Amino acid sequence: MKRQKRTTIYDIAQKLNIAASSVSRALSDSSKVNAATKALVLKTAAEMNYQQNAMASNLRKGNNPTIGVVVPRINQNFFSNIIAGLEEVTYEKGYNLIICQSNELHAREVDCVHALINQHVSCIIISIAAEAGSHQHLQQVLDRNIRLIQFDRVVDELDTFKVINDNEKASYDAVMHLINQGYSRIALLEGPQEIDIFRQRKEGYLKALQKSGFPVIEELMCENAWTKELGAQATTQLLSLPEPPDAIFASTSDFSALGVLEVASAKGIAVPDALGICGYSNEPFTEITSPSITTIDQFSISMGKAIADLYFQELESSDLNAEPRVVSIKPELIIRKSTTRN
Amino acid sequence: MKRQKRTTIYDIAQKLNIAASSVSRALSDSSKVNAATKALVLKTAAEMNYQQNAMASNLRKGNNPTIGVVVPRINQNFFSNIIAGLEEVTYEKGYNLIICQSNELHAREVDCVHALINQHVSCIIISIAAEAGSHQHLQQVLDRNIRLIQFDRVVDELDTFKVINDNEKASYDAVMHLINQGYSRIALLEGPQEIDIFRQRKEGYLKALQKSGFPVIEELMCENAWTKELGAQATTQLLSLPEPPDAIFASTSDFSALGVLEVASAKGIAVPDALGICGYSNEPFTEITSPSITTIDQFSISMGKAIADLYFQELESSDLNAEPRVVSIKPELIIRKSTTRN
DNA sequence: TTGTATGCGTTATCAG
DNA sequence: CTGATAACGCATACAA
Repeated sequence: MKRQKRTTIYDIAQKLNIAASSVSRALSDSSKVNAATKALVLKTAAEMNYQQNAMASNLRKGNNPTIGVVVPRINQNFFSNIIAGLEEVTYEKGYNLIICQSNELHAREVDCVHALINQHVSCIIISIAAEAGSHQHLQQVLDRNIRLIQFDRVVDELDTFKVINDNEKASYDAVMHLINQGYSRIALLEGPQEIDIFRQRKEGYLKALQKSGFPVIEELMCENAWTKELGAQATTQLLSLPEPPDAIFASTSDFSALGVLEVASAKGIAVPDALGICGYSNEPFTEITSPSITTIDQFSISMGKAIADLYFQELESSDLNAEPRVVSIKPELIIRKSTTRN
Repeated sequence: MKRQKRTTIYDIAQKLNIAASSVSRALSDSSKVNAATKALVLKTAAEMNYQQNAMASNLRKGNNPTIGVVVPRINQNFFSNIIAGLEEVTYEKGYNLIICQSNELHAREVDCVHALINQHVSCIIISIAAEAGSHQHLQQVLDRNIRLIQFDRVVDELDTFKVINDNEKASYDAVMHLINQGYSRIALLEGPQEIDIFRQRKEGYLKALQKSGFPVIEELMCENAWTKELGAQATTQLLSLPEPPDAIFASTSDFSALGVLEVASAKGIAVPDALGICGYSNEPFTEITSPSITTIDQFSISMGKAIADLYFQELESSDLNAEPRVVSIKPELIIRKSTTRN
């Protein structure tokens, strides 16, 4: 298998007996090039199967139209939708997308960020790992004048663009809805409070209770009920209380809510009449459980697009004084049968 | 906002009053470099916050440790799992992953492939778009000596590495299972027959019928029942036949199977007693419908890993005479309630 | 409009 | 072991 050298602009310059720079100009559609020679170059380039070497071009131009993305897990509905949304707009702009996953590990996140810095990407888009750690690596990104956009799980202190959901509002809306449906002992399944989004969701829950004059009951708030299993476990505990809740808001995820539903079904507890259930994320399956699960849609695909738009807008405005902006996307409560009493 | 020049090996060479080439050697951990100077270089490099410019390095070395991936849709369980699996092993090897989605469009797929060729990636991993078209772009990849690995939906004629599921076997197993459960009029929801995987699944269906001495009934085979909606539509038709089927194998996807289930439920048809249902892909939701849906697991994450392994194995063996290999992964039938009569 | 020369940041080759 | 120099492929400032 012979390693066949790829044709360069020199090859085609030689063949045409013109200078390489002319070929370069013709290829880049420069205005200062004869239409005839341009056509000729384009034609022979096609014949010779020429494909530009992006590494050389980008090196020379000193910029790389590539965006690096770091997410905790690629194969999670929310994140894969974000990536799909990003790709949608970066494709239009002719940008490439380099994807890394941190697997929720800090050390790995740092690695990924360094790799992206090496690649001289124009922008890094990141949702930080659950595992805590320093933010040096992110500061390094900023120090090198690489755009940094945080989304969903963000480090507040860092002065960067941020695209987030209004978790507090969404959470507030969900609990108010439960209250309006006549539920009065509403339990909360919370996520790790080191992560801002989970703190915000709890805040929304507390505010809704307060607003409605309901007491905050410690024993109705369960920490770290993140997964389906943990959700189920927490539910078992909650339902065995002397005064069990009549609704459970699984603020962590729909998977957690699913755990709730399964335990309730197993115990023969009627949902939504005896127990209301609300999840978070609008995973596809929430629509098809029985009963279907009320949840919160985060518009993940649009969010991905919004993130990319933010980058390109700022790039094109070239307003160097632009303040780092925070875009808040309002999630929407999707009311389904698991909370609809009639 | 001042554009702060990034430190290069020259900067650190100057500071240390040594040659840039020595810095390069020290950084790349070359054997022919004094331990003392190496340590010194490493130290100052860290101090000066040096990060290598991968574009320059790769250009010079003439290779780019990056793998390009083209999938129809990033945010589809199967594909995002594949990508996660790929990332798992490419990360270990220090490779980057550039992701593109064709959106099932041929023209866009061609675009993506060209972009990847420009990037001088070492390998392109692709699952082709549903929309038919020429395979010139793939041939171009091969012409440039870039490794090409096809997976799942592959172009048979092209002499490349392939990682596929044994769709025929899986399909055969599923139908045999239905027959063993006592179903005797088994309908098939098929996908576009231009795509090999759907042809193979149909083949498995036909073989199972033949093997068991059942007749092939044309009116029980529905074309293009790909989505949930189309699956539902096909089911409505099937169930209104004079002699309706007593089982439906949605070979296209679990979404299609879900459509079947919804129609059956709406019509009050008992699943699995009056109607057996089997899907394809083992989407997460199949576990939680009622009844849960029998389906086929494709081990997508392991498949992603297998694909990457294939590349690196071939790379490391550097056996230039290696025949393009085909790796077939055996999917597994997951038997659930929708086909379990007792 | 076209050609010449130079540099982007590295690494590899050659002397020393 | 180290330093000077060329080259990777392209784009641009400048000269013609």
